[in-house]
Amino acid sequence: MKALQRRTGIALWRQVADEIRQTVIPGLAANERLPAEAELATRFGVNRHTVRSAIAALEKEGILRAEQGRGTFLNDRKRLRYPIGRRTRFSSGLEDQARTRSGKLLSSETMPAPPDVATALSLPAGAPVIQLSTLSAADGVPISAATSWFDAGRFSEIAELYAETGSITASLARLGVDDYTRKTTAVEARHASSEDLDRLALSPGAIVLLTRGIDIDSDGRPVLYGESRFAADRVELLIDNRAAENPA
Amino acid sequence: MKALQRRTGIALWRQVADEIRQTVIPGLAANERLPAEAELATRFGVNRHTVRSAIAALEKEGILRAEQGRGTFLNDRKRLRYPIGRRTRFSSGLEDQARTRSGKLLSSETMPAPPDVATALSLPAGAPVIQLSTLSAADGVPISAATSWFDAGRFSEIAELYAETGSITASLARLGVDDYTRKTTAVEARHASSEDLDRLALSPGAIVLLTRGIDIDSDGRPVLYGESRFAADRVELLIDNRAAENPA
DNA sequence: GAAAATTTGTCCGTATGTATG
DNA sequence: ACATACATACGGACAAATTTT
Repeated sequence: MKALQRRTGIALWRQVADEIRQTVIPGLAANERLPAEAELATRFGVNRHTVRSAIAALEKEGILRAEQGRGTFLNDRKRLRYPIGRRTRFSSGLEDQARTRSGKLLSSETMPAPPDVATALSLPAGAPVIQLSTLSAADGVPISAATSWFDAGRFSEIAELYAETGSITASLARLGVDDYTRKTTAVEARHASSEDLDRLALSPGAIVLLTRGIDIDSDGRPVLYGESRFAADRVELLIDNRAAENPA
Repeated sequence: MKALQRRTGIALWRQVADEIRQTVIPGLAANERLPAEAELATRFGVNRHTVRSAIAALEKEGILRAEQGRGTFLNDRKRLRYPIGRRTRFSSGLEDQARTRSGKLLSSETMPAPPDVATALSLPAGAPVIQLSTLSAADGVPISAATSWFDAGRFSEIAELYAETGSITASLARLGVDDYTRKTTAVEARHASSEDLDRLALSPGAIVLLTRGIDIDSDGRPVLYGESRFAADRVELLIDNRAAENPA
């Protein structure tokens, strides 16, 4: 165990909280007791007060629960498994993991396509595209904030349809796209921006998984280019490679 | 723009640094000048000294460079694109992005299989497995720290072979596995543990992309189960879904 | 070339947050 | 709850280097 570091802009109590999340909790069953504060303090080489701050933070996040005289216990919560494959859709794939799923339209805008969007959608640079900002939630908990771009010529009514249905799949179906599949997906991880903190109800320092992908219709024409930002502590991305080949 | 938050255990200067990384830098070309410190301070609603701390940190990471009287400039660096597909291997897929790739054996150990490893490898619980801890680097920069498990009965010499070749693919080839493919990959993102900080030479608060995957041979038998931890600021994972289907 | 404006670098002091015992 | 030390954040003033007028 390497010593925790000081003067890094991350308070020690927060580093301890992250360490508890990653090295203590994985070894515990739900509702099992954590080692005593004093023991954790020794293990991490910090003062007991610092461990208490860390536990208080994890309690506020709903991960732990401290009971006077008894100890601190692990609450039962698990990450959503979000499948990424050819048929990546928010609505399906989570049915068995959450009672309710919702999609909310935050904003929409028609604009000239930025270079990367134009490339992804095979449109000439500056062609009009519709940008949709959406927020997806499962059981009322925000899961991902997405920005999607569509060819404005082909899908002019997409914003109204999404606002009505809360589903990309349903909106596209009404516009004559009965099926679409994912071509490629790129995954990155970064610290949440202040906008992420706001939309996904995260606390500073939180992590977002950022995916960028292109969906194509059955003719191979690009339908949408999208970037999604997932709350990393609420999901894992499950990638099925059973029949995928690497690009050359 | 939401206001940055205080008393969260994440120093303001660090939040500003993350905000610069995500909202200022993406709009800049290489070697382009950033807005002046005073302007950034106004934009983020903090003191100029706080912006200076943030810039100092990004400078130490090699991302920015400040010049007295002239301004602060963006250095030219980009993320490695790491392909994940059926033929996921460290050695190939990065040839055109890094001059040298290396794999180092950190430790190896024979142990009874933990439950999840036994399941992944289709072995009875507690069957002997070999655990390999390895570190992969590109151009001398650590990229990922991996832990892999192998059936000890079938691959007893894997540790010695890896130490010699620095490559899983090469080691397996010598043990009669001429080809293997990735079955599934799960991706998560978390804060770097103190072990990650040490192995990947990261600073606290850094992010790791964690992938867990199973590789199978041409007969469909599991060959290895592995967990890799990537330095998130050095790579993006590129997933090809061209022929993948989602699990039911 | 000289003066003004701009931008980063350094120093002072003070208040609050973090970490220890 | 108390006391102590260090890190963080703010505000202001001025110096040093560079570009613009």
